[in-house]
Amino acid sequence: MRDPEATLRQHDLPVTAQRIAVLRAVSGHPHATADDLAESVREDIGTISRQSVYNVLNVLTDKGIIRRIQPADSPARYEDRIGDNHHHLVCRACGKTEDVCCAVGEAPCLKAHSHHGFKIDEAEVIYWGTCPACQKKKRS
Amino acid sequence: MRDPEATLRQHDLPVTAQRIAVLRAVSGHPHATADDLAESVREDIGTISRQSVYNVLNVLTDKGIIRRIQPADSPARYEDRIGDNHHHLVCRACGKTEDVCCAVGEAPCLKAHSHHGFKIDEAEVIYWGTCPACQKKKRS
DNA sequence: CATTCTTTTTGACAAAGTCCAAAACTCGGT
DNA sequence: ACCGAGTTTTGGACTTTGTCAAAAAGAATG
Repeated sequence: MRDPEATLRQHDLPVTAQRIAVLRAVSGHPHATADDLAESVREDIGTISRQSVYNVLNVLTDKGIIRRIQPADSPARYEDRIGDNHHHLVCRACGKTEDVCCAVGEAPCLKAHSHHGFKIDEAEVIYWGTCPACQKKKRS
Repeated sequence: MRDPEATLRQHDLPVTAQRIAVLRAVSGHPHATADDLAESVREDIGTISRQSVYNVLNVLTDKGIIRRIQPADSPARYEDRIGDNHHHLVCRACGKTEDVCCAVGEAPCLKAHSHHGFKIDEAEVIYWGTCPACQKKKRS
């Protein structure tokens, strides 16, 4: 995120210290949970309420400024990288999340299944596995 | 599910009325939530505790007899159909879930991304959209 | 049938998030 | 620079989904 303040103004959002700090936190800690982000923000500007973190994250998500990902058995995580159609690789053991470029180009299967009458707007892919650290732990 | 009782025995699970009823409920109500299933089971055998529903669902999931799917913003849902590599189509508005055959054959991208050092064991795909009923509701 | 081991039940608890009303702040006009 | 209107932020209570633990009840083996 180049300039959090400018980003907020571009979207007609009042600029507050909390919003700037949350944006910076999301930018600096990809795939962090709301709690992690609250912690970062507190280190940054001293204090913020839990509710405000949720408010800000919800507004930013609604406006499409950040993306929320919600793997099973994990609290929601947030990221900065949007619009590049990448997917995620999640460790079953520790929740570590990594980005994976979409190998197949632009949202491959979006149109293939337009039966059922659903209007599909996103194809979400999550690769489940075990991260290197947890593989090591399990062996020992 | 042909014969719930036989299925339980095959997996060395003691046969109880609750387990049989939960299996039947999952079979008869694909993509139902734990609460929905508890309700079905109660209509079937009269009464069951909330905890037992969770116990049974967890055991059955661990044994691979049923599958748990956990879309964002929705409680876990359970289904009977396993081992045929199908994916899901979820309505953002009402949570309605449908099966979608995997168009691309056997777990297409599983090997493509074996970098990162992760040991990947599953590629989960969820198509997000709006079901016909909710499209109609939104328009009116 | 009786014993043993597993399940079921009951009730408390935990995590993640939302709802609500009051206080504080931002923005735009003057 | 200030004021007023409308948003945000805060703090606290609450909801939902699910788990933990101990006691009571049930299934399976000999």
